[in-house]
Amino acid sequence: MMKVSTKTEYGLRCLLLLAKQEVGHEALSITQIAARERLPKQYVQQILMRLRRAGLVKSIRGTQGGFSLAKPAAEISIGAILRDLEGIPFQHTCDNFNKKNNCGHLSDCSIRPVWQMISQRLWDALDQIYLHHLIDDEATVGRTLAVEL
Amino acid sequence: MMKVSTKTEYGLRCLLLLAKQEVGHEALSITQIAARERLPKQYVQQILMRLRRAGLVKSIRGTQGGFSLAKPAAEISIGAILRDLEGIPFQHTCDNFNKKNNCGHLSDCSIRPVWQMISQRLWDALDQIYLHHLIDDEATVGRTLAVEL
DNA sequence: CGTATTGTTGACTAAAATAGTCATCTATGG
DNA sequence: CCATAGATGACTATTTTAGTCAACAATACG
Repeated sequence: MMKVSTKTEYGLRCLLLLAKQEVGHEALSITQIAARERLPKQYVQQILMRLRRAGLVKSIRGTQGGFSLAKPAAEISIGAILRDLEGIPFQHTCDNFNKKNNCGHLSDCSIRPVWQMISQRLWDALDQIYLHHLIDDEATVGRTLAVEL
Repeated sequence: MMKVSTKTEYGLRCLLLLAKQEVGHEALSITQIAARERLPKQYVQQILMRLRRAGLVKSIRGTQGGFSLAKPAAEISIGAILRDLEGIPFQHTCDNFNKKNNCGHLSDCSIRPVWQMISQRLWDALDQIYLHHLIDDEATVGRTLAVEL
């Protein structure tokens, strides 16, 4: 449970790299991004495609093409990124068990509120952190998040 | 990410069943527990063994044997249960990437505080919910958790 | 024009984690 | 002593994750 996949970790790192690019700078190519973050190029490609469909990055084709953020870093929340790359957690727990017909607590399950509660708390927090909060050194970001939330 | 495994879901349900047993009642056998919760018997066994080693339930062997809570339901936190059945989330994210040597942000990673923050929030919440909070109908438990946290 | 460069698509494979089973053993009450 | 129930460890099947491959499409530049 609650293990972050490489897809999310890599995706977040790529987005952060793009966020650190100066405004007006050319887009970064997949090759550049993968090299700078030391990640498998084709996997990065897959992830960026996904982020593009989610409207988080935009791309330009052809020579001199590449990727850049679709919106200012101050408008891209970590919650939005995680919702795209990880999907919604806890949400499906009861549904899955229902489908398999192996839950005897369909109508009244006192465990369900636990998942709902922690899910809500988690997203409340993640939706308040934006990419631009992370454009700083680790210690500073740590302090920012502690204050922010 | 953050998908609850059947191990956790089942384990929690078994514990809740045991918590609902009247004090002084005999222990419930694996067969009884599995039947009541409509779960695979041998899987339930595996889970209960794990919970026993973690000191959350105790067992009696032989005829008339079975399982019961090792402590009062008011002293068993959901956090403790999840730590046993799911392990600690987020914790290993960076470690894993370090081992594979594919993270270029070992010494200074501004993403790390995000995982640390949500991990802490999650456990803070889970450690405040106890098994006895869940011995009620869904609506009531929902209200209890909203007040409690 | 045409070709090198870069993104786009969808299917594919390998490895790891999850979900669950099996066989064999030990203890206890009747 | 035997039926009942827990104890142990290895095993298998399924699903998810992680990552690759091949063929295509657009664009800049000479």
